[in-house]
Formats: sequence, structure tokens, C-alpha cells
Amino acid sequence: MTNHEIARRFARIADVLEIQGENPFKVRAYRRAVDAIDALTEPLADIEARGGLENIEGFGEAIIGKTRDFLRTGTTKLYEQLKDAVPSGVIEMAAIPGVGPKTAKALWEALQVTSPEELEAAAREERVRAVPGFGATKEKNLLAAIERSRRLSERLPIFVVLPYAERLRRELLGRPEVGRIELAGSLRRGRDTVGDIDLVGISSDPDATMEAFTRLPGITETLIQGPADTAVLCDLGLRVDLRLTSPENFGTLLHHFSSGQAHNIKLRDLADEKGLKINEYGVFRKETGEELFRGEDEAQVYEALGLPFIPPELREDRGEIEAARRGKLPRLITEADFRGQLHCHSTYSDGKATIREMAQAAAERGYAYLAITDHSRSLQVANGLSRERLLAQIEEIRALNRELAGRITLLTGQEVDILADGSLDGDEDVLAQLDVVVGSVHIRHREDEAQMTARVLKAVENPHLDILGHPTGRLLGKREPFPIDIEAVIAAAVRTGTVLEVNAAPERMDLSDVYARRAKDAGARLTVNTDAHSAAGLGGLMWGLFMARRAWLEPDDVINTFPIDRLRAALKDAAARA
DNA sequence: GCCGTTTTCGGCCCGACTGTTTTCAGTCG
Repeated sequence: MTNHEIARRFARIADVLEIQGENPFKVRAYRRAVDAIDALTEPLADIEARGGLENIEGFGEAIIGKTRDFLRTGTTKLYEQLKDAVPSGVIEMAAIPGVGPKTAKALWEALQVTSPEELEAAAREERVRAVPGFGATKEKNLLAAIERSRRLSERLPIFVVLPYAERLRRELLGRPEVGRIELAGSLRRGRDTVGDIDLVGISSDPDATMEAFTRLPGITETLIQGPADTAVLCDLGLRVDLRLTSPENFGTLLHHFSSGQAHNIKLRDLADEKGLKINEYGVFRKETGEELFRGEDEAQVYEALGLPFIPPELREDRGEIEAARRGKLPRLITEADFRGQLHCHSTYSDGKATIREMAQAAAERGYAYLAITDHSRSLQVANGLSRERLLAQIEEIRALNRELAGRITLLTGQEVDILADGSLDGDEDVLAQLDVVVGSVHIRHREDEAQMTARVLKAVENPHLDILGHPTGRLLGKREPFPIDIEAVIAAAVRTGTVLEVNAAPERMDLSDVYARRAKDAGARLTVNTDAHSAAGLGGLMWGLFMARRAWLEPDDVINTFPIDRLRAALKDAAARA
């Protein structure tokens, strides 16, 4: 069984147990197991084969046993007992925002409704209000919740949501009583997709700010409204939460709503050990209730616990608190660390700027080098370069380098298609001349995992390939990653010295955070590039930086932070070792 | 069900908002 299949079965167990009213901590244990599996890149079968299940956090005796059952037999006793104990439709009912497990169970038992559709019909027929604990208002709200759930979006790519959230932020900042508004939640943590928008702020008149918030352009509905917490629906189909407080309490509020839930839970556990209590209004001594600090600086939360500051991107409970305690937090890469980029396009293929314009833009950004990597000959839709045009481009770049000497160094290169058989779309003698060869899959994504893995592995083994570009081919919101054994690709990259790209194009963000972290842990080197098709495009590193920082990458892990001599050595190294 | 520099048993983050069973349970983040 795949990790995904096992995770879905544990999730099913959690859903059923929750509706049955089981111990909520047991339910949480199964949900934690689901999250832990989702964060893995290695198949559970492989982990089991090397005896590693015990090391997965949240995996205890019972869950390890059930995981082994799933791997060996495809099921386990508890799953067989539970899978039909609660109708799927009742689980769907419970999953509707605002409904929940207790409500779903009560209405299932009282009215025998077993799906959102049946529940909707019962509410329309005013049968819900007769159930003990329910009334006409709840019945009306239930109908609204069901209708709303059909309009709700799934998670959306961050590049869609971030500009929208910034617009809401600016509108709120325009009000006189508002002192500060910041983006929090998964937007601030830089997740590739976002399920809601979290805003936190300071207001001297929260009621007025909240009222105005519910009337902002694009806000379609108010879900809850209070002076500290108001939630609305926006026309992206996402929930937007605004939390307000005073300047004294803003630091802890910002911290709380910028961190993943699991991070907060673990942090509060740690506080408990130290005789402290954390909530979104402060850090307090448990005994005396004394408040340890006030103010707008969220770093004080960590100081109070004797920890170094943990950047938002790391706050996912993926080992950051343990690393902080040991003083082993990474020095996360920043935009200022970059000395150049190794993957961009010019008017030679499908870019909008000439090589000279790209060079000037890169120099203005303070870069020491820029590799021009236009598309290869077979990618005709992108005006891929023939052998002759590529040779001409190399000449042009050499001439430009003489002219630009002292300002910036252009590197010759190409983004070469990885063809269906895994060979590179170029002539060996030309590839050997280039400073940087990026290899990418652009055609035939739909091969099966074995074919795609063999194809990419062959390219990685190719001595001319320096960088594997956008390794999984995903397009956020449009196309899933193609099926590939990423573990095998990473291992081959480590062995051959091939550099793995974190492509920063907003719709790609590829490698993802999880895979990039895995690559780093396995000893691979990485590069972060905008894949710019215009001069302005070179400014779009932030999307890749979100992934890189969430992957714990440090400047030393990313070769385009190196000075040019070290960079050249790293690339030569790749060719020599392969 | 998980977990342990007080513990192998007895805890498990914490608070806002809502509707109603009027003192709190349910839901959410």
C-alpha cells in the first residue's frame, strides 16, 4: 500500500472514532499519524524494511502495528470493524464547516439522515428544529452551512491568495483607528497552497474595524463577528479571519496565528514544563499569573522559553523546536544571499527581454552572474534553439562578457529537454561547451512512475547535466506532479553531484518544501531560480524562497549563493564525478 | 493512542464565538 492509502485509512479511523464519541486524544493520535505520513517522502514500506517505523514521531505501538498490518495485508482489524460503522455521508456531514462530529451524529441518530443532501432536505422540511438541542436558528444556519460548503474553494495556490490578502491588508490599514495589520497563518509560513486567510492587527476601536472588515469589497458573507475575532467569506471562496488586539498583546497574537497548530501545542507543552502558560495574549507564570512581557515583538515568546527565534516558515512541528533547544536551528537562506541565477530565458527562445536586458537587470539586482538557459531545439512551441542558433548565442554572450566585464558575468547555458528516452535534447560537443546545463521534462508527463523515474535517472546520470529543473513538473492548481520515485532521483543526484532545482515560478514552486528538505537531508545540493522570462521576472525569487526556507535550506545548500569561482567548481564537479 | 530530565499512569494548548439544553457544549483555528 502507498503512504497515501495508509494515511487515508488512518484518517477514516479517526473520523469514525470521533463521530462515535471516542476519547478525543485517541482521535488526535490518529490524525497526528496522518500528518506524519503526509510529511514523509520515503515509502512506509521502505521505512519498515529498515526498521524505522519507531522513529516516526507520533507512531507508537498501536499505530506501528496497524501500519505493519496495512503494509502486509492491506487492512487491519480495527479498520475492518470501523469502516462501515458510520456511513460515508455522515462523515461528509461532519466535515461541513460549522457542523462537526457531534452535530452529525445527533442528527443521524434522531432523523436517520445519512448524507448532506438528506440533511438539507430535513432542514428544509423543518424537522431539525424538533431535535433536542436544536432550534429554528440552528436549522437555518445548518442550511446556510450546507449551501456555503458547495461554494467553498479547496486550498488555492499561494500566488493567487497572497496578492488578494495584501489588498485586504491595505484596505484595513487605510482606517484611522487601525495601527497595524499583518498576514499570518499559512500565508506567512509560505505554504504552497492556502486554505484560508489569517490577518492579525491592532485597532483602537475593534468594533468599528470589524464592522468595516465585513463590508470590504470582495467579502460576500459574515461567518462570525466579535471584537477579537471576526470571520468572513471572500469571493475567492476562502474564509478570512481577522483578529484584533492592543499593542501590548500584539506580539503573542501574531505569534499564535502565524504558527502551525502542532507547533503551538508543542510550545505550550514546553511552557508547561517550565511553569509557564502561553496563550495568544501573553506568556504567564502559572503560579502567580505574572505576565513576562508586553509588546509587539513575537520573538519574546521564544525568549521567555529560553529558545532562539524560530522563523514562521519552520513552525510546522517538523523538528524545529527540538533543533532550537539544541541550538541547531538552520540559518535560513534569504534573498540577500543570492549572487546570481542559473535558469532564465531570453528572446532567443520564449523570453521577452534580450540577453543584454537580462544582464542589466541582473546587475541592477546586485548579481555577480547570470546563466542564460534558453529552450532546446525540440521544444518548438517555445522557439527552442537549433544548434546553429545556440552556437550564435554562445558567441553573443562571450562578446557581451567582454563589454560587461567588471559589472556582471554571463554564463552560457541551456534548458535542455529531457527526451522520452532520457537523453538530452542537444549535441554532446555543444553541451560540453556550456557553463550550465539545466535538464527539464516538458513533454510526455503522463508516463507511469517506472518509465518517468528511469527517464529522469538517465538524465541525472548524464555527465553534461548540471541541474535538474523543476523536478516534479507540478503546476499548482492545474497539474499534479508527475509520478516519479523522488527518493531514487535524490539518491542519484547525490551520487552524481547533480544539483536539484527549486524552481521559483509561482505556479511551480518545484521542488516542494518536503522534497527539498529530503534532498538536503540526503546530502544533495540545490539551486533556487526564477526561471524568468522577462527582466522583471528575475525579481520573483520569493516563491522559491518560501519552499527553500520551509525546507530548512541554508546558503551553503544553494549553489547560486556561491561566489563565481566556487560556483564554477561546483558545476565542473558535477561533470567530473558523473 | 502517545508519552516521560518529576511520571510506565494520568495527563494531553487555549481561547473566541454561537445558540440555547440558560451555564455550557460544540466548533473552529
